[in-house]
Amino acid sequence: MSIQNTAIVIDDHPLVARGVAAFLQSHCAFNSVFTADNQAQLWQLVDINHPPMLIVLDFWLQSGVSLDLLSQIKQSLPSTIILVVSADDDIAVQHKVQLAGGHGFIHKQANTDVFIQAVSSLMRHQTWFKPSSYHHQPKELTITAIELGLTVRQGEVLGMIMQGLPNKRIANALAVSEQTIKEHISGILSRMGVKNRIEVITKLRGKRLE
Amino acid sequence: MSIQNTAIVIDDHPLVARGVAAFLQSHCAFNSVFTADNQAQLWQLVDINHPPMLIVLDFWLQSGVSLDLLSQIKQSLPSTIILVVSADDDIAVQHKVQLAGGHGFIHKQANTDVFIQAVSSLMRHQTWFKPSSYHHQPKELTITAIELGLTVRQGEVLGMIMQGLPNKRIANALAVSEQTIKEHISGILSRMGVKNRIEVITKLRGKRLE
DNA sequence: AAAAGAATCCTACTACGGTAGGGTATATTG
DNA sequence: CAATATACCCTACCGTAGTAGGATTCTTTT
Repeated sequence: MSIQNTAIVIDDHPLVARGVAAFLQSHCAFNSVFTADNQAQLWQLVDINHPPMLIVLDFWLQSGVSLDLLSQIKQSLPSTIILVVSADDDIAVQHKVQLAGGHGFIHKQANTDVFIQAVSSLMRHQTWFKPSSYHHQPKELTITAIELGLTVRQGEVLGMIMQGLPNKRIANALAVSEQTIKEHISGILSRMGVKNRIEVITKLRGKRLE
Repeated sequence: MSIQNTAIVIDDHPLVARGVAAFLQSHCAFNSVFTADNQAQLWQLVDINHPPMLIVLDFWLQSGVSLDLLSQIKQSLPSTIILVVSADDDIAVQHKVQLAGGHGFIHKQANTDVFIQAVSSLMRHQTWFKPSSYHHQPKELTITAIELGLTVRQGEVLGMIMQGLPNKRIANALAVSEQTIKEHISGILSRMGVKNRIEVITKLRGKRLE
């Protein structure tokens, strides 16, 4: 028994939460929208008010807690619609959300009108899982060469670049000429939109390949 | 000649930008707040409207573009107040912002009332730089230039190397000749026992410099 | 069968990174 | 005072990285 036109936004960035809440009220015809920074606040809100129609859940990866929370919400508030918002636009994340029982998934990079569309779809009890319509700049900890639009060979070379190996050693390891490596690298650079291997390394800092 | 009560929010997440904008209007007494996803949109806005009273700038690190943009804004719109918002709670970032001429710095994790305080301080032409009141986990993943046996200047250069900047830009940023940078780098390399900057970057992978 | 893509090779060229070997100025320290 | 360290400047040199414009083979797609 959820109350129409009530929503809760949960995000560990209070400012963002408040912002999204304001947006929901002004553009998506929600009467009352509450915000929560963490799980405790969420359950508190649910206790004192009634179960909301919609929960907008920020998928924050660092603790990996989001999927657990999602399951808990599914169990405690079976009639509440759950929209997951993520800064990561990895398809894998979206898939996990879908498996865990989320009703919709949207990127933070998405346009506001996409957001409005998603919410209105959800309100009609439809789901919202789009195949990553936005510029594909995956930010998860692991990344595959294919996701970057690279060939298999380029992927191998990229791995060695990220290990800091110079062309000569890469060529040696793959038993081809140094020039061939250079050409693979040229392909990688133009595909990734950078100028040199150093930009590749810094761009992929903190990520692991394949 | 900035117009009172006008602000621009620039953030590469449109939803967040709109959210913050809505928040500024409802809680900080701004009449009109515009949003921009990128630099081009910002300059476009500035062209067709008048210079804003306040710019809220998201500090997105990946391209290291923010500090450049900050400088450009300082130059083009000297009377506009600049508040930088960052997801990183690194003191070094805050310091850089201060050096680059920002008027205030605040974490995305900060509470909304802190945000309101910051904005109202800035509107009174005071600055807002707090010593990271938030959970400051001093990781062992951070490393200082002194620990590496480097001089202060070498430390600065190392920081820029780790950001992936080429010598020319480092020289420009520090206002010295490119050759001087090369010599600092030679010092860094021999001290760290590596052959080139790429080995430096991969050797310090996962660590952060202070 | 023809076209397209991927991997391999080549030469030649440019630009950047780094070393070597000079020099000057300043501040700190023995 | 002399010595040391740091930061800054210069020219010259060399090696690596990356681009450009060729070419060959093989596989996959049309």
